[in-house]
Amino acid sequence: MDTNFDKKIFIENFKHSCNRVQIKNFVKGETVTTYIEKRNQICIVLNGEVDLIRYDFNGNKTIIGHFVNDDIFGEVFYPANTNNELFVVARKNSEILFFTYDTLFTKCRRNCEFHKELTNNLSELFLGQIISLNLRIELLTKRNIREKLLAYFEILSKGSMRKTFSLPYSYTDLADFLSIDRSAMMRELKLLCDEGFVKKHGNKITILY
Amino acid sequence: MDTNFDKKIFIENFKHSCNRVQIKNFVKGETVTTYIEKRNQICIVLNGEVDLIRYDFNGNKTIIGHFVNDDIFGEVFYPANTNNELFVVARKNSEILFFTYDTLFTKCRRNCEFHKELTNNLSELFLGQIISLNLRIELLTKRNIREKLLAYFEILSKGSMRKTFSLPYSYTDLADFLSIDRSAMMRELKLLCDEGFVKKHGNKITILY
DNA sequence: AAAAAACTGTTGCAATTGCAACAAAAATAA
DNA sequence: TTATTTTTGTTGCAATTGCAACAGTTTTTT
Repeated sequence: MDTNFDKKIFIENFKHSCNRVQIKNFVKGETVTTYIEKRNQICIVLNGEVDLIRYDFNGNKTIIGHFVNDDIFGEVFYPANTNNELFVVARKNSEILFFTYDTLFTKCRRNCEFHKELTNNLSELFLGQIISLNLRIELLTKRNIREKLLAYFEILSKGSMRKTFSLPYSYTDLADFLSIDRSAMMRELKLLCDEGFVKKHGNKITILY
Repeated sequence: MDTNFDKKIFIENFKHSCNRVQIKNFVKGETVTTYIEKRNQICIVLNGEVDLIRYDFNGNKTIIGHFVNDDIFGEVFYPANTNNELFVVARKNSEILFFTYDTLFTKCRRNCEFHKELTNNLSELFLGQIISLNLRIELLTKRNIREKLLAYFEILSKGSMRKTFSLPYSYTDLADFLSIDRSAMMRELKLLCDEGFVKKHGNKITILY
C-alpha cells in the first residue's frame, strides 16, 4: 500500500490521549476477544500476534485469520449471520487497542487528535485490510495444493524482490492459512523440490524458474 | 450493515455534478476494466452485474468476484504483486461509476457535494466490502464441499429469516463462488437431498433440520 | 419460430487430498 | 541442563474431489 500514513507512530503518539479507546495487554494463549456478542468492536494490534480461530461443531480448529503489527480486526468486519463462534487468541504476548465503530462518528469529549486522525485514516486502514483479504481469496481459489504454494511463493518473492525468501509462517500455520492438510502440503512441497521447481532449506524457499 | 447511508440514492443525485468521476455504460460481455495497469482505479456498480475473472496460464477461467448494485471494486483493492491478469466483464448490461483513489483526497474544482459525501462515506463502503470478503473466506476455508454448501445455505437462510430461500447464483456460478467443481457439487447436493438434510426445487433450497 | 448458447443432471474413473500415525528434530519451558 | 511441547518429515490407505463426457432442459439470440 503506497501511503505515507504511519499507523505505528501515530498510534504510539496518541494512544493515551483519548478516552474512547482502550489498550490492553495479553499474554500468550490468552483470549483477546470473541466475536459472539454484538459490540461493534474494532481492534488494532499494537504489538504481538493474534489468531482468529474458528471451532466448528466437530471441535475442528481452523485459524481463519492471523493479525500482526498494525493489523485491524474485530467483529464489525464479520457478517452477523454466521453461526460460528470466533475467538481471537494471543499467539504471542500482545498489546491491543480497542474501540467501537460508533466511536469513529462521534467526537470525543476533548475532541482529541487521536480521534480525528483515526477517523481520517480509517479508509486507509480498511483498504489495507481489503487488499490482504483479496490476496488470501486469490490463494484459496487456486485449484490445487501445488498452485496454492506456487502462487504464494510468487507473492513472497515479488514482495521481497528476491528468488530466496523466508516464510512468515511455520509450515503448520501455512497449511492453515492456505486451508489445506499439512501432510498433504509437505508431500506436495517435496514433489516441487524433487521436480526442481523450488528449493527448501528450513523456512527459506528458493524459486528456481 | 446497519448504516443509514443510502449509496444508491446519493449516487443518483450527484452523479453528474462532479468532474472527477466518470460514468460509463457497458453491454453484456463487454470488458469493463482490467487490473493490469496501475491507475488506482475504484469502480462502483450503479446498475447491472459484473464479474471479476482470472485466467491462469492454462487458460482456466475462474470467477473470483461478482459485483452487483452498489458494490465497489477496482485494482486498488488488489495486491500489486500477483501476476495474474484480472478482467472485469459485464455479465449484464451495466452502468459503472469510475474514479481514482487519489480523487478522494483532493477536493475537486467545484468542491462538490458528491465528492465530499464520497470521502465521508468511503469507510462504510469499504467496511461493507470487508464483510463480504470475510464471508467468502469463511466459506472457502470449510473443509469439504458438504460443509461449504451447508454453511452457505445457513447464511442465506439466516439472511432471509426463512428455511426456504432462492439461490442468488446459478449452480454453475455457485460452484465457482465456492471454488469447487460443479459436478462434484451437484453430486454432494444430491446426497444432501437423499439424506434428508435439504430439499431442492429449481433454484430454491429448503433446509430441513 | 428456429437455432444457438448456457445450464442442469448424471456417471465412471483417475488423481488429489485428507486422515491417522509415528519418529525425529527443534523450540520452549521448567 | 533436562523435560516438555511443538513442529517437521514421512507414509499407507481411504475418502473426496476433479475431470471428461454427454443427454436433456432452459434460456437467449437471431
